[in-house]
Amino acid sequence: MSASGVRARVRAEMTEEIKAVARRHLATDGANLSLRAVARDLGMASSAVYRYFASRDELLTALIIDAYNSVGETAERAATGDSALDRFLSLTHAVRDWALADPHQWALIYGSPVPGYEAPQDTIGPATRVVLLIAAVVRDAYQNGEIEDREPITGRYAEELAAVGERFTPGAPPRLVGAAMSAFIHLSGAVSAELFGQLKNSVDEDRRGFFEFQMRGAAHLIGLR
Amino acid sequence: MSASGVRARVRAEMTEEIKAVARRHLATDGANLSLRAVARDLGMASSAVYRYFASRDELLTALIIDAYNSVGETAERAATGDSALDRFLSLTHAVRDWALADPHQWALIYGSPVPGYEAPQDTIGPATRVVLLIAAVVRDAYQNGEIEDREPITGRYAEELAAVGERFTPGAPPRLVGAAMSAFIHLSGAVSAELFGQLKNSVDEDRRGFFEFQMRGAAHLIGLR
DNA sequence: CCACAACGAGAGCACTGCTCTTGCTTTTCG
DNA sequence: CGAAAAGCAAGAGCAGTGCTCTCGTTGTGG
Repeated sequence: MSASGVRARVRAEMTEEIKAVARRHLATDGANLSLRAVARDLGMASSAVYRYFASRDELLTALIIDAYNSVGETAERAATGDSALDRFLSLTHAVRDWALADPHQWALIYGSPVPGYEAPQDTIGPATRVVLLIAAVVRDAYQNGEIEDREPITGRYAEELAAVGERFTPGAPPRLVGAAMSAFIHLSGAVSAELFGQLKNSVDEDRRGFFEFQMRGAAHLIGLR
Repeated sequence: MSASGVRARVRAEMTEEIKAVARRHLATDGANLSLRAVARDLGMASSAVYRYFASRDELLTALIIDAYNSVGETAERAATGDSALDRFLSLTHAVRDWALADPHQWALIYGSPVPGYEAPQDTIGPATRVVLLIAAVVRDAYQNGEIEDREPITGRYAEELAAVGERFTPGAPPRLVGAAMSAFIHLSGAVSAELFGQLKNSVDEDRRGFFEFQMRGAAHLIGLR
């Protein structure tokens, strides 16, 4: 009957419920969560789950997309402050806090890919939200004269960065696009290093301070002041 | 009979053989390699493998230690050059090349930890080889006057870094210890980003050039010139 | 030489992802 | 309105997994 469709709505709710339970399992079991266990938690047969997700990988893909969007929105909400530097630091701290609150979700999106899993096209859009946000902050700062002059970059990758900048952040010179990407990479590297235990026995007390030290370094490379 | 022990030698050989086959499986299946499949490849019952490794995790741990040592030795061999900057760039490129040659091995040590797997103590030593190498390069450069003066860092993490430096790289000020760690984190982040697909559709042609751009930035933050 | 420890193989348990078949319910359409 | 079609849940089943236990065999140190 209705254009919306009762069944369609029930299906959407069920899909969300499965994802919610799966996310709960993710927090304890990591990426090797069991589809059967999720089904058990929902009181349904494991085969029934396959009506909603064609495979375990597809379920993971859905969780990945949600996680990308979640961290992206968190970062966007946090990107406030008087200066571009403040906005940059604030958003990077928000990303770190998000990751600390749910390490497995971070590992799912920025950790090693699940073996035999190839990220489908649906994920690349949400995956770029954080880096695009950084690029936007940098471009705005550039247009407001908040960025120090530097000598432009050269090389083939400079052309690639110019093309990328043209597409996603028009108005920013290639050096800034590169610096923004580099800052994002440093950000993800810093969070991963902390979460995956690389800092153990080195920085155990003031990890937040050390993280900020690194992000200030990244900001300095961009030329933010 | 012999003090060395025939059986002990055979056991050591068998252990190496299992690791070799497991490494081969790692290259195709990633971290979820099957112990049974490894046993099949060796023509032995899966239960027999348990005479050599108490669990799959223990096998993975052995592979992890070997991988850490492998990338560490590769970096050490490559840390040559007239200037400290050359040595730094050379060793970071060596790490990247090592990772590109065997992405799964990189993922095993620097990717998300295998769920439910806690890194045993045996791994922390080998795990620090690369960062210690960077720290050594930086300290030598410092003592040779190859590093620009900067204002020292402050905060609680500065004390932690001072303690770490005292233990592992005596003679280097905390700021340099922090910068070295930061550079290592940027290094691992850059390699992971490239390997885990974060650069897709952005930098596809000259990834080596982009990597070097980033490492030059990291070197700049250290103060290398 | 012989008791003992190390070893390999096989069966078995509980679990996994996934498929297929069997019924039931809801929707759709002639 | 009623029949055909489509969506759905459940169960059995397959091939695979990590791991344990038992049972012969074989090499080794006292």
